[in-house]
Amino acid sequence: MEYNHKDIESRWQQYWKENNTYKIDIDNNRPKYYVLDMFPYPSGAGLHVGHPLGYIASDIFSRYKRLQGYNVLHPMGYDAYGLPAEQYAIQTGQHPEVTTRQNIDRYRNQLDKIGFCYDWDREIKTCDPDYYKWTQWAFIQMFNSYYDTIEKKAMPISVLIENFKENGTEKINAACGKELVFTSDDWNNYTDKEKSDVLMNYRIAYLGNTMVNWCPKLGTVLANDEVSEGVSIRGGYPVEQKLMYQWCLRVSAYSQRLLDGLDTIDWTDSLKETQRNWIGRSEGAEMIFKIADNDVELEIFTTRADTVFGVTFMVLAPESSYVEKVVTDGQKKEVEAYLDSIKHKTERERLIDKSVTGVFTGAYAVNPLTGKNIPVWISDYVLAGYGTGSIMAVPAHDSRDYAFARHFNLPVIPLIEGCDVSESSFDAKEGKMINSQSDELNLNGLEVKDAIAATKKFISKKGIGKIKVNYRLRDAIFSRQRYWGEPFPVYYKEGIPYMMDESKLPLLLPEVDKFLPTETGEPPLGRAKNWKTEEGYPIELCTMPGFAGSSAYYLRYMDPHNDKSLVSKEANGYWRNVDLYLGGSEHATGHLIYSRFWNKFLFDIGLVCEEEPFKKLINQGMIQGRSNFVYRIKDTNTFVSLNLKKDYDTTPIHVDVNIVSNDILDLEKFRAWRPEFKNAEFILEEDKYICGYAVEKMSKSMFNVVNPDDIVEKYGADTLRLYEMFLGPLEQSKPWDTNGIDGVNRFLKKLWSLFYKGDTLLIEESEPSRDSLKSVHKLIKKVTGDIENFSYNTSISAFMICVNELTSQKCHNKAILSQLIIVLAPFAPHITEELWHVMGNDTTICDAEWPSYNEEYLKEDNVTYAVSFNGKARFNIEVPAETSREEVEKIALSNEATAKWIGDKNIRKIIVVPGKIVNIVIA
RNA sequence: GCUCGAAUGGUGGAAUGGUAGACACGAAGGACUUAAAAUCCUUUGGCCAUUGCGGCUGUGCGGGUUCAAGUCCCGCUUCGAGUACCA
Repeated sequence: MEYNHKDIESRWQQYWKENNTYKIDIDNNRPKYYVLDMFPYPSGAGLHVGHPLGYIASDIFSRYKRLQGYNVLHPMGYDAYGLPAEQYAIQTGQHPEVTTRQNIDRYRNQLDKIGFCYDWDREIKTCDPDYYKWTQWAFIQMFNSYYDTIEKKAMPISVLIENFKENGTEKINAACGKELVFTSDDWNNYTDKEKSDVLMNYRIAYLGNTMVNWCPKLGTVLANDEVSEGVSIRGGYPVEQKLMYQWCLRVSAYSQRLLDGLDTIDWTDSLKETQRNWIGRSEGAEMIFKIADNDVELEIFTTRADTVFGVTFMVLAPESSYVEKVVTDGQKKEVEAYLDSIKHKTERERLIDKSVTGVFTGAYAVNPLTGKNIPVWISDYVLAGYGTGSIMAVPAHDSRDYAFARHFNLPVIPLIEGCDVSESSFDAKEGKMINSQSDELNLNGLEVKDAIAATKKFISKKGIGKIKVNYRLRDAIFSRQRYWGEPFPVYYKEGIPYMMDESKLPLLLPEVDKFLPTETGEPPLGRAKNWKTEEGYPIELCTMPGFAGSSAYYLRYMDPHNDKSLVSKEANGYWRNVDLYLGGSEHATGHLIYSRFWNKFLFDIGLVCEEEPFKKLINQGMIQGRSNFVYRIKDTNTFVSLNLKKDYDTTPIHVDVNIVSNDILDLEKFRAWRPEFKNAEFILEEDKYICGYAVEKMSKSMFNVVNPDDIVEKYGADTLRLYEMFLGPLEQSKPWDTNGIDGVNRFLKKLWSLFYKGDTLLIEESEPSRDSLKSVHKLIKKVTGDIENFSYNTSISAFMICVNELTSQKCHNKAILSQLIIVLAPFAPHITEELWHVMGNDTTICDAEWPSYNEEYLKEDNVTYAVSFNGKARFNIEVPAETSREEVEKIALSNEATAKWIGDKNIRKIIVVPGKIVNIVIA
């Protein structure tokens, strides 16, 4: 029998399905292992060859762990809510649910062909009411909670309300939007609306007035991680800033815990670093600057408390609430003109235009250390959203302040010995302080680090400031003015939002006639008929963002059919959290932050037993496209081969990679490819047309998309799986080039021919030879180590070497070949399953046991030493394995070649590294 | 600007500080075949020698540590990723 991948693969895929081979359940007798892929958004384009890379890697690991005796949870599902389906619905009128279902079916079809060991009984879709019920449920819990900064955890909002009744805001330690002060009497006299508004300042899910990224083209707000360089990531439309009343999640309350948690998990350093930067902890001081002739106090945040003596002016953000408090009548007109000019600039224009602008308020502040009056300015280089929205400017030691000072001719006072501030500021935090002395504080001569500490101590004692930690991490905006998302379980009574009763969940997404906003500018849900509670109260019109459904999905896989709880105590207690999570690094500051936040919240309310959701995380690299080009001579229909194009004036044109082989163009297929090339003429080199190539993103417009279905059809799923892993290290980005695939396909054919010659089965059961034992144990050792390190590419090399060795040994021994295919099974499940049964086994190969290797078989009789002179190896000597160092040294010196290399020079030293090298150091 | 990562043949890529280029693709030559496909064998970093089995050189650049550096340290160059008026 020849190796027939089509027959083998379809037969075993059918078998696994019919026999529920990969269905798993809680088993307290076996240790658990949870392997998870980031679930895909089912786009209309289907999978290309880059998508399965991570799925294959995790599938290999799952199968390996299963062979080692673990009870492996390895599920798959779909992140089914999202903008593309809705955009498509707006254009075509097709319900997003219909297109989403079609896309999911297509994905499933493509995935099934690759032979994954998913337990499909646990499949989840975020748009499924049985699933989003629990997304809505979690939102209600967040609404009913606040974050206690002493307990450092989420607590019931009722605890806070009790406190307000008794003590007002005294003794309150709660994360909040702004510091409120009121007494218990105040609280008890508040109206319901006022109470609701106050509580919004503390709830973890709250309604707030926030500056949002508004995308007019998409008609919705976007989270910071959905925007890049002033345009939306999906669609690339311009984004502007707008103040809106929106649902938000108080993610910022968890900043420190999100930071601390990073030290407890096994992620790559670069990913942790990205999250640390995103959280952006900075230690500094908050300080008060009084305004002269006015009782306004400006609060500022700085990390450079040491530089107060160099503060020569203050700057307010244009949106700062201080602005109207300090502006003098004389400057009012100018300030208004400036604020107006800023308002007309979009965020994008503000980002691109880095020219220095600003206006003087007319007011002066008093430097608390020098007592001097300094002018207060307004400029858009100060951000309202960070710190207090106002800064003390130290032009000598901050480049932005420096640029501003030079532009408006404000004084610059250097504070560090020997620094030159004539051309630019000196931003480094090093050197000795100068010019920093008052009656009460002297920093002169101190190192910057010590000066910061000394100043902090001084201002705290004097009561003009305090030590403060700031985080860059913002609260997540949770409202989207869109249709295709989870509805909020919220209704409004007299302008006050209320949560629906949990027994009413899920709140189903209603039907609408169109997927566009209403004429009055309401979100699409404004079109839904009877979008009211039974009592007739209106329901929230926004839906939740994409990250809502993906934040806790990994928990649902543990217990996907539970209708009493998101996850049962029992299931969560057994599966706990994800042992290995695989996905792209593009989720570093989105999903992976929100998911950690969401999980910590669920941990706080006692639903889950682990604080971190993903113990180990691997980012698989991107598969890039490898595009091919032809070169058309300008204004002709003649194409010139790559190496001759320098003689002509040519335009490069992308050509479909599927009609190019090893960069040689198939001329007939090219002429048939598109009508305009029907009469194309070619200038060839050596009778061939050589195409140019470039590595680019894999996309339709570059004609470099390779479909996994085509590869499976031609070579089989096992070949595809092996080749994807053979391309290079898992975490590295690399271009897809189908040309190398014959190598791994040949390997499988060679493996097959160890079992079959024609129709004859070659397997025999004699005593295995020493050589074959050595080959296969070497393999087991290598592959076991490689899988643990995700070095799948080198494992596959090891398989090739082993099969070549066994072939030349003419080894058809059953025991040896059994071990070989068990080790290969995670990589190539179909062919190994077939061969496993050919050898007479009744069970499936994934119930076999991962073999251990025996060092005895790996020992060599003889060891080769490289003899080197001053580190440069010259020749080899072979000695019995147990030869002592002294003996090896003696043998090396007595070799006739040694004398030639030493000549008349003296030997200074001889170094013998066991099993490796004899280095003779000569003068 | 800041942070992180990378740089090795024609290509993808191997190398616990110990003979650089494993494995694979491609290419060249050969065997089998009427022929092709498939399969198998040989060669394949560069330069020189190739009637001699050898020599020189070589991991982005410049230094350093070491008996020994692709690997460790210092300083650059280039590319990639992330992030950015974050005070």
